[in-house]
Amino acid sequence: MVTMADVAREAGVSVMTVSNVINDRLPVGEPTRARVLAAIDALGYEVNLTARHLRAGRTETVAFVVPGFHDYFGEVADQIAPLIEAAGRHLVLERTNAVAEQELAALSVARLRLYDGVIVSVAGLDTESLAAVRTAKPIVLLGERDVPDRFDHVRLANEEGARLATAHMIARGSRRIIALGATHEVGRTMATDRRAGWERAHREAGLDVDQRYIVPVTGYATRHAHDAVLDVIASGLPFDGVFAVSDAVAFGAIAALAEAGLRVPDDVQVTGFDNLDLANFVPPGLTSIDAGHAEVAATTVDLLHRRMAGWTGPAEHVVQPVRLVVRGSTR
Amino acid sequence: MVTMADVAREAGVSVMTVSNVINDRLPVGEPTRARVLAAIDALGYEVNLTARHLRAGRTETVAFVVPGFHDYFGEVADQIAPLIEAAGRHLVLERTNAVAEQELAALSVARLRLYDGVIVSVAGLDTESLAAVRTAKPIVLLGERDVPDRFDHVRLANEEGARLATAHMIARGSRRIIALGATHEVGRTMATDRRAGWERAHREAGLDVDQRYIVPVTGYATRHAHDAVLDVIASGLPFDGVFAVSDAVAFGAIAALAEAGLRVPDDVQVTGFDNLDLANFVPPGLTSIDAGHAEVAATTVDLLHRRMAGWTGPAEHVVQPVRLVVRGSTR
DNA sequence: CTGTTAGCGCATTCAA
DNA sequence: TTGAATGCGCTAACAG
Repeated sequence: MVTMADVAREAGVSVMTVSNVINDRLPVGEPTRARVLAAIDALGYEVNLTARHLRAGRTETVAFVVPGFHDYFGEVADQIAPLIEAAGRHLVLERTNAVAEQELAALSVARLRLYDGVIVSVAGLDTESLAAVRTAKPIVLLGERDVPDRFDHVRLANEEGARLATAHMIARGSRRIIALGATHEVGRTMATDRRAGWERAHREAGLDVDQRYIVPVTGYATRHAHDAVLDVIASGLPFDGVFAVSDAVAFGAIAALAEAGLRVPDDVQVTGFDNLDLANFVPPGLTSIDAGHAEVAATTVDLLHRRMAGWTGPAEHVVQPVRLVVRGSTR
Repeated sequence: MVTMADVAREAGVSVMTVSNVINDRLPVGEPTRARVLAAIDALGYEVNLTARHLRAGRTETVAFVVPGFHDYFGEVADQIAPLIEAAGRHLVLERTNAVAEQELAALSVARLRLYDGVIVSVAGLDTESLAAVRTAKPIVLLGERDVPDRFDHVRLANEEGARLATAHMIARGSRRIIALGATHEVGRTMATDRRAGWERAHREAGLDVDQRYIVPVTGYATRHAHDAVLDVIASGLPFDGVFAVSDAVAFGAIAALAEAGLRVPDDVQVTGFDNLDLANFVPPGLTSIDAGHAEVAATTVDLLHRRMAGWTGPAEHVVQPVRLVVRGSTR
């Protein structure tokens, strides 16, 4: 392990001069600089980032803490990465598996200290646990749960999106619309907010809200969505629309409908939420609510950068507007 | 920033005693331990991981360096994460955007030192650049490019997979099969290996290999695959099968075929490669080559763990076997 | 322009 | 069982 001291010895200078050459801090005489660079090259020296971090108190690294690496969060992360890099920092992803303890661990003082800033996509933690997090580290929360006021937070217009999608299917003739992936539970989560929008669309259209049409999906997994729709079909409950709380859930519905011989959108209209890239390509094209990944990423990173720059104003709670993108799965 | 020294002062003991309590290293008397724990609690002390890393020379962290966070790599990462965590370490993801310079930077001595081990999915680096990487850090390469012998490496049976998929479509009656996402280039990459399998299936069936049926796809993106297939249709080149080099590419083909009014599999059979979760759910179900994510992850992590445990034997080059998973997109 | 001193927070080594 | 000294590798502040 070659250190600065080795380089200094090789170049016949002091350690500080090596440091100054590497960091362009204080001016260094040209011949000295050349000797140092030659020594660095000869020894293959590279800085020890851990030591630099300890000394500097900064890591020039931002963490994005996600429930899982794939699907939605992977797409968002790919949007966030270039924005972080544009500011000269690194982005790393950590995974919590949507487990509250792991999310809490990621927000521990110890782990936070490894980063200059953290973006957390909260999936498992409730407001009280979050409120107990004590740190001055710049943090921005991203996600659909309620969070304590003092955190910067970016969420989507969940209820409005669900209302848009559902109203669109009602306008196009659907009358019995399943809320796939929604929940009977109370509280404020992605699933409750989107159920509320589904309900509101019904009320605004003067239609009854039938609780039997709320069909939960374990873990919002495509496979479970698929199975749930087949179960509904088998149960005989009549339906002519599916409002899926996410595109991944919608894909499961589309597959199940195809297997059951039901045509989309002629027999059953389907809408999703997230507007994943694949929504364009899964036949007949998935009508979806566009959450504007790029805008969400930009808003989130802006808030974080502001905090990292020392901004101490009150926390912001941004609700990202959404829009309906109509494709072949609705009429 | 509360440090061990603060805790020591509060508890009226030395810094070393605090360290011993925290790390369970040397035995500490029960009353002393209680005082220390009380002080830790009172002050809200948490260890400074950066300092620990510098002192210990280990970080208990493994990095998985990927071209991008979404799709295939996100799915693989989700498989790798629990295996790393089972060994008591953290996994973090870093992204290179498939750019050679960024991959090289990720393999620099400086960045490597932040981790106890690194898994790299090489996309942009050629063999020579990799050969120049000088480090004793445990590294396992994951991916379809050729790599220098001295690196542990896990790759898929690309040619065999492509041969299986193509031969399957030939056996089911296809005679003009597009190699979508393949390349005319030479060298050894994912695209050339899979093209070779496509060619071999033709030769083994006594069919001509027509170079016009090699259709590259920019960045293996679904959108570009979609556009490329529409271009082929517009060109009038007749075809009755599509061997897509990845599932993402295959999804683009399926969408394009649907738009053009061609039926899958009746008019055109389609196969993919990767067997993504969604291959089950994109109607009519995508026949694909199963790369065994879980097995690939297990193999890769095994190699890495062995290196991290100090194994210094010769590098292993594992070719992960593949199998054909038949679904509705082929007859 | 270059070198010396000091210390970031922790844990290994040795002494008490 | 506990404490003191020491240094991991680097850089801020100051001295020369």
